[in-house]
Amino acid sequence: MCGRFVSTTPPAALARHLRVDEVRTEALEPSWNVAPTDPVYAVSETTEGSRLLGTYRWGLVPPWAPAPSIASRRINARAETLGSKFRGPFERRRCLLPADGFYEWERRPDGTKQAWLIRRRDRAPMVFAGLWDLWRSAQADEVLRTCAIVTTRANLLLGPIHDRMPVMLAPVDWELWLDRHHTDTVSLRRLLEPADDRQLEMFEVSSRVNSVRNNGGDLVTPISRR
DNA sequence: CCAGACGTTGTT
DNA sequence: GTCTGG
DNA sequence: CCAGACGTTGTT
DNA sequence: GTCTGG
Repeated sequence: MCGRFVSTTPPAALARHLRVDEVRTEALEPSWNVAPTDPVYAVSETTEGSRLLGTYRWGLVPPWAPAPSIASRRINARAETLGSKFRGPFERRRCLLPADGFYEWERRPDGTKQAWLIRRRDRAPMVFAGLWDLWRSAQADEVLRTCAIVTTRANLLLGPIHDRMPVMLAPVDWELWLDRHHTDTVSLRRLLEPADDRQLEMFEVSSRVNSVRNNGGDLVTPISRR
């Protein structure tokens, strides 16, 4: 799964990396501990085909939700069940979420848990497959643009610590994933495979990342096993 | 994902 | 145990 | 027809 | 809103 990640790359650099046409967001504070309900960068396409970088709130709140409190339970969307869950967003509102790394927690046999950071060996941003939607309050005085990260089974690197991981899309697949006119879920589903583990590295980090109140570059410092 | 709350009335 | 907030 | 869910992970 | 279960 993916319930916490790193976002420190500024929007201009993300726009370049993701070949965005227009930046429609202010810079967010760099964060080494992005948590559900936080604002995050995501790239989506307009119906006219322009690729935009914007700010979304993490945790997909569907239009029918009475309140946005549902967000914290919809931070991920399983690739395997996208046909029935998140169907609307899967067919028409897909996005890309850049991240400089993400955390997974390993459950050890003794009941303790260990936080790990996973990032690209080349330190470039990784690009998660995402879904988004719009929510309006009953009085329509509040509008939320929210998103979820698509997950799949773990690859060989993550397998020993966890059985799920976010879907990372290669540049060659970005266009199809973003294409709002492409609603053929069969071909979209083919993109939702575990990433090649050779491009990734993974190491243990401090349990300080456990609390969303902690932040800073020290959260991604490797620690050694005792 | 993890952390932290989880309850109401009335009185200060 | 389960839900909410971050 | 109406009621109730609508989500994932992990643990048992 | 829309789907599933009863």
